Amino acid sequence: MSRTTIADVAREAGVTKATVSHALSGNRPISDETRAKVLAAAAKLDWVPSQSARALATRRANAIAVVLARDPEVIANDSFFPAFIAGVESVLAESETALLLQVVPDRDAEERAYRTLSHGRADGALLLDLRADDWRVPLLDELNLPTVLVGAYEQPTDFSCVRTDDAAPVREILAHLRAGGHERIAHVSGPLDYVHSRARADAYLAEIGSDELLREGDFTAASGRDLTEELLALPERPTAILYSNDTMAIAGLSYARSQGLSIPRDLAISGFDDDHLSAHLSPALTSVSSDPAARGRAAARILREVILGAQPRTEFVDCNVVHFRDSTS
Amino acid sequence: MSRTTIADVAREAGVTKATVSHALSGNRPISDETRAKVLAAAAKLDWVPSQSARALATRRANAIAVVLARDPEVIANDSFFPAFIAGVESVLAESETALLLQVVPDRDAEERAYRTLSHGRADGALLLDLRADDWRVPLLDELNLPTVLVGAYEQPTDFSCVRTDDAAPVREILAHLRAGGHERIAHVSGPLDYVHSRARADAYLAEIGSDELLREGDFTAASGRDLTEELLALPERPTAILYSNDTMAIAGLSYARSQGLSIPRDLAISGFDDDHLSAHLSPALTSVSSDPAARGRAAARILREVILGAQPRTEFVDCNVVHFRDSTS
DNA sequence: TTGAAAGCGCTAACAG
DNA sequence: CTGTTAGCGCTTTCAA
Repeated sequence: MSRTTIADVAREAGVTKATVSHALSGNRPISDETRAKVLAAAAKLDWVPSQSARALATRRANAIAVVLARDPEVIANDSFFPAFIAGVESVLAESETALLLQVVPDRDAEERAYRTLSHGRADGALLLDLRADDWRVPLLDELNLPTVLVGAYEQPTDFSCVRTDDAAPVREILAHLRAGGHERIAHVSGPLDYVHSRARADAYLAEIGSDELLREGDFTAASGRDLTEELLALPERPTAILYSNDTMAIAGLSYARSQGLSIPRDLAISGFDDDHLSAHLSPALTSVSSDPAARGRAAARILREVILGAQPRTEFVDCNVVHFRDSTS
Repeated sequence: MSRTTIADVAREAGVTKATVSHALSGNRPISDETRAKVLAAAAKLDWVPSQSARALATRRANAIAVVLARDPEVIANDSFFPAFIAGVESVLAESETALLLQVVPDRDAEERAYRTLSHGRADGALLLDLRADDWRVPLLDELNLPTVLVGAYEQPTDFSCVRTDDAAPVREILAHLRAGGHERIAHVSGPLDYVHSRARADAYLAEIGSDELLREGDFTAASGRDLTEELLALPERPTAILYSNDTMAIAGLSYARSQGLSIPRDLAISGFDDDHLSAHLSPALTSVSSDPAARGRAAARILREVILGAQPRTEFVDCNVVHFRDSTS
């Protein structure tokens, strides 16, 4: 809010605005003496360059955006997001880049958000919660906004991606369960239009060969409970359930127990995402940790490169680790 | 990134830039006919005003900032933050205001962040994780950046606040425990320079009258475990422990159990913040929910008013609700 | 009700 | 190595 501008600093230092600008940016050779004068003047006047003026002149906002079209309740209960953001920030901090966060209620608002964002608010975007044939991909292409897709996006695309392999941990858990003698293994997935839910469900289907025991949930505790109820009511009920996140798994575990089942004796349960509390449940919950911070760092790094003109590239972050705990022992 | 500017729209509509500007802002009377022409031209050219140009001209960034100086691990395990942000966003969305999030590693970086922010990046800030005599308060005052303090800040201040009463739920839990026959009740607090940790600890001290069983933790699972170990090793060990967050409570619960104690028979445990999984533990964890989304909404609303020139004001959000569950039954 | 013109504070050619 | 001069794309007086 202070009214000191680059002109004041220039006057104080006895040089021109251009010199002040370059003394700070290093965009052209400056004598040590002049630079010292400029820095002294800037310090004396407590001057910080105006970001909005700079943004207008350079056509660069020095900010990147994440737009979330999720229900606030889902955001609040999601263990992926905060860690991911923390990872993103750790990279952005190095380059004075800010993170613009926007939570929107519906698709219209989301589209508007991207349009505004691309006009002087942000230099790039990170796309989360990808869906098959995601409509945002062509939109961002049209807007010409550098973008990194985070997730298991499989359509051919010219965008950069940070990919993970969600199928491997599913196979690993299934193998473990089968080795333990389980034959009827169910899967409670997330919404199947999300690519990560889909990848997990597909891995399940490929191994099990039937969708008889597949149920599509929505990552909320309520859906975990309801679908567990449905599965346990089957004439021949499953002896193990693999959930696509920990929230649903824990809701399912609670329900099963309320019906007098013992975990894991009567029902083995595994989650996904490894919420930080899951290891402390009893029985401790088998789950898959995925180092969201590492994915955030990778995404931010790639986006920064692309903004600076690099070619899009895909990075594979193999961070999924299955933690076998008592709930499947 | 599109190169269409207000000049293109003006030309297309056969008017001047000023008219286009006013047709959209409504800042001066415009004939319906002209407005229609302008809107049509804007739609046809797919024009969105440049935020950076607008920010420079109006000296308003249309963004507010939240700066977090927390360890990424703590952010990832915190249930307050995402819900708070969701609440903030629900208010910002109405006014095309963006949220700028910055995670910084240390105090220097934090101070720099606020200085830059106040120069054309943000119109205001929300202050979280307040400490007694918080150094950021005078800084933001000096920077003249509208600010809302979120928490139980008790120093006299001219800033706006969103306050809660953290003492009441502590008293309520202690009363409940005493009614259940507990006489040696311990408290594992958060860092005592945080005002919310302090408020809880003070309420505990006022009720119990001694700090013999008070231990200062840091909200991490590790500190919950270690301090529980310390308390349980006392010659006359406590029969109940009140933790200042759920993460520490659950780590403590795990440890106590590993020592052969039964919860709540041998040791009653209560947490704070009501993580979404806490109700699903067994035993379910007694905790205090505090509706972070409501506090986010209140903070964003007040900040918006103050940015628009309103006088600072303090709002009391009484949202703390104790959920008594099996861990203290 | 509209037009013309002067900035907002910075960067980036272009000269020197 | 440094100064001059135009803008960046908007908003907002001041006139008409």
